[in-house]
Amino acid sequence: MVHNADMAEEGTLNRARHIDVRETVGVDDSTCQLRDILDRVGDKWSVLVMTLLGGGPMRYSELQRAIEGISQRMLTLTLRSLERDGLVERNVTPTSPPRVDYTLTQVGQTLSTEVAGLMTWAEQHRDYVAASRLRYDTSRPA
Amino acid sequence: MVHNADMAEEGTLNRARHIDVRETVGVDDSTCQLRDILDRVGDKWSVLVMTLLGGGPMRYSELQRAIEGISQRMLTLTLRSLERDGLVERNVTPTSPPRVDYTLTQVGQTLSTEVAGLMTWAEQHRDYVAASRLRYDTSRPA
DNA sequence: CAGGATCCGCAGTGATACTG
DNA sequence: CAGTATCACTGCGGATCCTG
Repeated sequence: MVHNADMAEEGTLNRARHIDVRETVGVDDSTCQLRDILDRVGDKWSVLVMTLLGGGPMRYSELQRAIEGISQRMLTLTLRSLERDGLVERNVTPTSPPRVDYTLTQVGQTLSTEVAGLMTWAEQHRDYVAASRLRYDTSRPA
Repeated sequence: MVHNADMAEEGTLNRARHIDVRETVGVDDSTCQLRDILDRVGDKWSVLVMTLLGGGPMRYSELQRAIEGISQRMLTLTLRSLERDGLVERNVTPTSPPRVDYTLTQVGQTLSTEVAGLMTWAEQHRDYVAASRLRYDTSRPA
């Protein structure tokens, strides 16, 4: 499997992943689009960033402090990726030192809303899932 | 960082991940539960399996043929993980050779419904996202 | 302040072979 | 048929150092 040999970059976060998407079909074609946004939503920081930006624009350093645990690398990568998808907007105020604000776009807000539904689901079923796991784990040898 | 040294297994798919969840807070506490289900939904096959099972019970081999591209390993791992979370149910008919059917549980169906919302979102905004990416990619050197 | 560049470990995934 | 066991890869994400 070749995996597209001419991509020198690494850690690109959704930029050139799933080149072999056609392999994963087998149900219907809309599955591919789903994968795209599931990857978006499933990565470690995107949802967190979007949720924070839902409360209004924030600066790079504000986000970094607010999240507390994210590396500069991942914050940058996440923001770039979100910007690329048109979910957040990047605004530079060319002062010195420069000031950069990030905002949720309209479309970004709609996705954020959708994710909120998942959050609600998680709250409503957390006990059930926890109980299920406990039962499953305890009823096995090792 | 210790990473819980006493777990010998590998490829456990959500069994012992995120031991250090407390580090990732910084927003609110409900973020952790969200991560849990985002991981569930974000992995490569779970949603696909659940969607298929939404159409009724299926046998192991049926799933394998339907998905076409999944390895036995990942199908088993995915099913086990879903079963552990109480999202699918496993029913064995002890004939010879054995017959195993998988079904979505009630709770599994509710999650499936929730994910369908994301699918709708994806369809509605696929063009927008595609256009955004194109614009972003073409307006950069390399 | 807001990043870019590099190095690297490890989890998630695939391929293959074997079994009750 | 419905898995289990092993081996190998790769790319996400963290840590660290450097810059306009």
